[in-house]
Amino acid sequence: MAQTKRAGSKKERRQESEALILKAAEKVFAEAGYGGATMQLIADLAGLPKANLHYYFPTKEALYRQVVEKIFRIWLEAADAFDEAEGPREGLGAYIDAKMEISRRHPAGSKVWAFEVMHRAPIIQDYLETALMQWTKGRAQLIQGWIEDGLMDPVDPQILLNLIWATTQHYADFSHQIETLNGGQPMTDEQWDNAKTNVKNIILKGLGVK
Amino acid sequence: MAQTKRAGSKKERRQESEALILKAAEKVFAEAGYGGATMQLIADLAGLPKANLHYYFPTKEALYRQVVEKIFRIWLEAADAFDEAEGPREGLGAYIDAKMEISRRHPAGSKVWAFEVMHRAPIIQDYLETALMQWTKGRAQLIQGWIEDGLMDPVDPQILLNLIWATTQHYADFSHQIETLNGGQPMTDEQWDNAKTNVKNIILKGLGVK
DNA sequence: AGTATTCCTGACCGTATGGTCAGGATGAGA
DNA sequence: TCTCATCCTGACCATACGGTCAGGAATACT
Repeated sequence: MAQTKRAGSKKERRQESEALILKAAEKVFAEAGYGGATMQLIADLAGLPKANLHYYFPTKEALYRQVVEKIFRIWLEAADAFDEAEGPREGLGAYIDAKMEISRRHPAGSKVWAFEVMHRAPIIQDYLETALMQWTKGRAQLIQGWIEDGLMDPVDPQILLNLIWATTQHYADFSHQIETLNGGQPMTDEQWDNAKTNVKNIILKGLGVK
Repeated sequence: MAQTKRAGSKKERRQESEALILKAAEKVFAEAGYGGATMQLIADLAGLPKANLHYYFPTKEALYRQVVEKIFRIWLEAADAFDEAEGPREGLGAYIDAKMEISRRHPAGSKVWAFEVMHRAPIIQDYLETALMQWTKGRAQLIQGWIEDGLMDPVDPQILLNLIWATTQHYADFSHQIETLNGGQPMTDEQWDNAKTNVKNIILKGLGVK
């Protein structure tokens, strides 16, 4: 027998294990916060002994950091929607769509991000000050340009970004409240589409987008 | 000497101590989450020995519950803005103002609420299912009435409420991110007014409010 | 086949946490 | 003034947590 007992080489299994742990950690951190999460809970959810986590991730904080960094990457990737646009209707619309889709597919990640920021960002403060700041300044200029071209009403770009972030992330961060008010049922596909459309319409119309 | 050494009677001092502890607890729970908060931290911030906290509040959970209930009361009080209104411009406008003001004055409380909901509301799930549900249904009908009267565009009322909640609470829950992007400075009074006005204008215009 | 390297884990440890309690201090009531 | 209930706290637990480590198992390399 040339290769391994279980599927994959050692390197592959390492990646698999790390991904498994990260996924479990994301969920536990999202549900309990950093302080409330325990390595034992994460280990149980991942189906591994606790000591194994410490083999791949030396400390709880190192594991948490990787979880947060993963979210941040996804968060920024939604920016692509902005770049390829010619005007506010296309650009903002696509960005709202992308962010709603993130809330739908990565609710746990969004919650971890929210936790982190509420904690005054002890782990990723440097990201806020560099990557996020830079990204935000760039998009603010883009929006300012649209305003000056008369493509939308004059609005403080930062306030607009806050509004979009808040609204889209709310569907992930407060999913439990939304579910409760929805009769205890998770949102259906139609409800997601409906929310997406409504949110987009309200914001774009509210901005006087041409 | 007829009365006490320190100001106030015993009952008054009890109320003062409880208020002091609740205030400290709100801040610590907001900054660290339930799991990350410790009774010692709360005691230190309140300037009392830890054992004293347990005299007034038997357990950490009991203390937390009171903090959350306090927030919920403030949260619902903003509803008054809705009631006294004749139309959507006045009603929604006043509600947005009231909620922005809560975010400004009770940022810690808002964060605790967010934590609690993200934790799937282990403590106040019953409030969500009764008080919040009832309140929401009432306001949704009100909004539906405005729509039927042609005072605003047809929009799913629940989605509108989500949008308002998200946007206004964002300024409390993500205050650290906002501050960082604001050059590390807290929002000035003018910035608050500006945000309030912009948010209101975008939403009301987006709803096609007459 | 033989050896080096990586992977894995049960058992263990020091610390910090929520909570308890005995007993003293303080104020209220008669 | 005397008595009683309330208030307050230092010292003390039991538990649970993050993290360690010795040593065995599996795999890769030559």
